[in-house]
Amino acid sequence: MENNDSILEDLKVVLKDKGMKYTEQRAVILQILLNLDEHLNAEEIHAIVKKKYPEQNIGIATIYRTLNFLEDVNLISSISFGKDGKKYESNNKKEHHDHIICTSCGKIIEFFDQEIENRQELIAKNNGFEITDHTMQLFGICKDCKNK
Amino acid sequence: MENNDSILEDLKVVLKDKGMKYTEQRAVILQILLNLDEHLNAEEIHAIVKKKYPEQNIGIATIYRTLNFLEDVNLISSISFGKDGKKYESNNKKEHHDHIICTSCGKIIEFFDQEIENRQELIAKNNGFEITDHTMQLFGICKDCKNK
DNA sequence: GTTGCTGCAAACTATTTGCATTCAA
DNA sequence: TTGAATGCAAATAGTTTGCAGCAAC
Repeated sequence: MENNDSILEDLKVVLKDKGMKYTEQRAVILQILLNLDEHLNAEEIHAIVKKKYPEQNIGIATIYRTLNFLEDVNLISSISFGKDGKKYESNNKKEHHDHIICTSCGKIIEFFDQEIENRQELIAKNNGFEITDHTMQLFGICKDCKNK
Repeated sequence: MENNDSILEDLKVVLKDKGMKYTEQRAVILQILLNLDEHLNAEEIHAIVKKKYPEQNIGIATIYRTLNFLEDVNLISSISFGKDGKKYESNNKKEHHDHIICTSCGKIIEFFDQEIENRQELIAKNNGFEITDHTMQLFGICKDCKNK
C-alpha cells in the first residue's frame, strides 16, 4: 500500500505531462491492479470497482479508456489468450516476467529467465530488429490438475 | 503443391476418424493456408476464397468453424496480437517456430531457437508444469521501418 | 435416406465512440 | 471558466449460433 503512493505520484506526473487530468477513476483503477496480485480483465476490474468502491459509479467505457491509457504509458501491461479478452497487471515494483498458464484451471505462474532474455535480444538483432517488448506464454497442465 | 496432397489426405483421415465429412470448403480453406506462406486472419481468408474460388460461395461462419476445427486437430495454428484478431498459418512441413513482429509495418519473421526451447522445458518442469504448447512473440521495429 | 455441413441472418462478446453533462485545474 | 473526462447508450469488430436447405456417405 505504501508503495502505491509513489506509483500514484507517477500517474499524476504522467497526466500533468500530457495535459490530462488526475481523476478518482484513474486512481481507483490503477490501485486495484496494484493491490490485487492477479491478472484481471476489464469486466473483472469493473466488478471490483462496483464492489469495493460502490460510491464510485464507473462506466465500463472508462475502464477500457483508462486501461488503454495506463498501458500506453507503461504503468500496466496486458496479456491476451483464450477467451475473455486481455488481462492486465500492474508494472509495479516487479521486473519484467513471462507466464506459464494452466490450460485446465487457468492458473498463471510468473517467471523470469535471463538466459532466454539474452537469446531473444540476440535473435532480434540478427534479424535486424530493435526489440521494444515481448511476450512469452507457456501453456500446459499444472501439477494439481495432472493429479486429478 | 504436391505436398498439399498428403496433407489433404491427413484431413480426410481426421475427418473420417471423427465421423465428419470431407467437403470442398474445408479443403479450400486448408489449401489457402498451405499455399500462401502468410499469417492470415479469418476475414483475409474469406476474401481470398472469394477471389480465387469465385464459384465457391463460402460464408464467413464456415471460415470460422473450419479454422477452429483445423486448429483443434493441429493442422493449422494461430497467433493473436494487436487488433484484427487471430492469424492462422498451416502446420505444414514446417517445424515449430516463434515470431518477431514489427509494430510499425506488421511484418512477421519466423525463427526457432533450440536453446530457448530447452530453457522453456526446464522452467516449466521446475514449476510442476507439463508443457503442451507455447507462444513467444518479440515486438519491435524492423530495419526498413527504422530507416524511415 | 440419414446425418452432418453450409449459408444466411441473428446473436453475442469484447471493445470503442458520440455526445451531453460533470469535474479538475 | 473551460477543456478534458465521465457515464450512458449506441455503434463496431470479431466471432459464434440457430435453423432450413443441401450435400456427403
